[in-house]
Amino acid sequence: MSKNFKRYTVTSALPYANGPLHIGHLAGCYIPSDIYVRYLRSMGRDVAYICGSDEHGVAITIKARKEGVTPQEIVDRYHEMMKGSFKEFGISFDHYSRTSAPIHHVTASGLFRDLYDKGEFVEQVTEQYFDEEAGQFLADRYIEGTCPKCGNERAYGDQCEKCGSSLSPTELINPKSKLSGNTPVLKETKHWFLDLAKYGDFLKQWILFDHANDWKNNVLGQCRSWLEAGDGLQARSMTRDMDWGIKVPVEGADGKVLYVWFDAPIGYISSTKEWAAEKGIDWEPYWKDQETKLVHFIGKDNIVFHCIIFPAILKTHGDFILPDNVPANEFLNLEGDKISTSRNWAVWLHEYLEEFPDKQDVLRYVLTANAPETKDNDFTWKDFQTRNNSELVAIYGNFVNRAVVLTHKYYQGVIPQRGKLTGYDEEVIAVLEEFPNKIAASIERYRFREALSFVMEFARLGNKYLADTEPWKVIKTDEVRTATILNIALNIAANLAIVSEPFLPFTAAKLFKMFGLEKMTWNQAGNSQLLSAGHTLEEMGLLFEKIEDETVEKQVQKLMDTKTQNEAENVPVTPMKEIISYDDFAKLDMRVVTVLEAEPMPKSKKLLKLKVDTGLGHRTVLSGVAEHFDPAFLIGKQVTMLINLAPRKMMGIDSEGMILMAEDKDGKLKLLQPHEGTASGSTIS
RNA sequence: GGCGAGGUAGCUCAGUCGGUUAGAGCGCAGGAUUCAUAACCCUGAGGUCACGAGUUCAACUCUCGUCCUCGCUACCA
Repeated sequence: MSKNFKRYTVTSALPYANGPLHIGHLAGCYIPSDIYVRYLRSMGRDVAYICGSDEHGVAITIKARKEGVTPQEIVDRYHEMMKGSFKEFGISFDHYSRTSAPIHHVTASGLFRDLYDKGEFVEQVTEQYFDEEAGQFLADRYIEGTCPKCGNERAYGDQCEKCGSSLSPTELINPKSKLSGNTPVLKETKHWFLDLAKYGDFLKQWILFDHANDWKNNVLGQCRSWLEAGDGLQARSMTRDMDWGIKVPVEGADGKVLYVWFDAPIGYISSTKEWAAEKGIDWEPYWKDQETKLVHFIGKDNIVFHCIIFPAILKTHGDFILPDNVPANEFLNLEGDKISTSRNWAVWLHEYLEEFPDKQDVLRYVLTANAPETKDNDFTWKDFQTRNNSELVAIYGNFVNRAVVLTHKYYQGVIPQRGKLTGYDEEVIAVLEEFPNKIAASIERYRFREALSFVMEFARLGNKYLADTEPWKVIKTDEVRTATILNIALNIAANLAIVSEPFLPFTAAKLFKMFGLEKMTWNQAGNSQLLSAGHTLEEMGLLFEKIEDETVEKQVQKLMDTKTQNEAENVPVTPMKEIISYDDFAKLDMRVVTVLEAEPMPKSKKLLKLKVDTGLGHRTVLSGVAEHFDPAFLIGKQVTMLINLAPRKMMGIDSEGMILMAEDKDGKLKLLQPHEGTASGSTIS
């Protein structure tokens, strides 16, 4: 079933260049891909491990404006920073490029042009907001206005961050351009859409049928939800009105750039080209030869782009191979909460490197052992400490240390000669010979946490061997036997170095150095006579050291401080709205009303259906408070209501007014009630 | 509500095609040991496999329903 491939192209999602990297990035796709690639290289396979910074898109231009610098300055800053962090953590890309590179612009626009010439795009004219003063169309994020749903005055064109609803710019009340502050006007603009529905049948066959057994469940599930959605795949615009990005290479497309999700995956190809050119080899086999295995490592948020859109583009072009697998991980949480760049809820790689110098392998270990392979997982500092202390230190480090210390004690650090083997030795060696295959099989199936647990099991075997053979006792009576025991123990350690190299490259390098071995390859693993007797072990300190309570408590405290700070900063008491006249105020008819009935709205998570007595009669009001109040609690309560708001239909029912609520900083709603019983219909002024 | 992913030991998680007594690590208890970073090694306790039906000689596994968690999505007048 598993085909023999001539070469491998392995990609990791291009990180977006608008902030530093955190542990979620590493756990999501960089560590898994690095393990996979290091293993392949160790097997002697031909691999191109490709990545780069994703530098286009609106978010970057907004950040640039906020800081008063150019987008290029932003991406330059984070590109260097991310590249540096990857290097320090031993993420061994063959090439790390960036989407602002000229070769990428050429490649991406060439691909667009190719699809254009084939007539794959559907041209469509739509109305979009345009800022006349700035002379440009406004991306959704560049339009601010009042949210039609919650009244928040700072809602964006695509989303209101206050109530979380997703919007389209034309829904905003009183829209303002973020560029000039002016009211934008609607203007027609042309865009090029990729009609994904056209590829539906092919994608279904390829993903849901051909790969039903080798792709991960979570990936297949996501794809299924797109492919089998009731209304099928929707056409997606592959262009945007913006000036930051790759110019649309078509006449009449001035001021338009490629959609960031069109250009980003193509970055893998451009990066490969750049790499091949530097090496003086041909890039094409890595993307066009059927005997190349293409694997995309990503996080679950990227599934649709890598499994649906990008393959559709590649397939249409015709020359390219499609991914053999897209092993997407789920998300990593931090101490129970979602990792968030904007809320500073993260463990930043550049900070970790400073605070835990020379402990890259510890983080690599923890993030692999607890990787979100099948579901979201939680990173906690407590777990970090436990895994370091009772696994890396107590099992792995301790075993190596025992073997080395004994060798120094009895043989002045010289690897002793192996003598006659006992039956037990042979049993242990037989197990040793099995391990590399076991670990390899798990890696090939993208089950890295399982693979890593086999590595630890192997280290345990070493500890058990020493415990069972007791060289510290045997030395008193049988020096030859002791030599054999230590020779085998050291060979176990050398094998351990090989099989742990993909996971713990820094540790493996230290071991190779101690043993005076060139970097060993996977094919040599499973051999119990890797080491030549007579070689003197080089000095090597402890591989891992204990992490004290105090250290992790400090990290937890740091997060707690962030939380407190976030809360303090998030209390931005909503700024005062513009001054209005008494007449404006007098238009509002607010009353005290009594809730007569309350029941949950079927098929809705947030809405309650209320019947209230307004004094002028009974009204039905839908209120978005189902998550805050129990219906029974509301019945009989007197509350405040705006009764002359135009009715609005929601879920098929007219809501005739609006119940007023106070909302505190954590978003909790409170009723506004008269302090004593008041007649229904009493006015408020 | 729709779609997707999950719910297995105190904790973090495996469990492949339905097949004996449901596994691992950590934690806990006991034992053994002193080469080793109070580390290793051995033994043990612990489970209504979320719940309820169904299919089957046989269900953690397949089907249906219910509940809960997470993600995307819709509804806060």
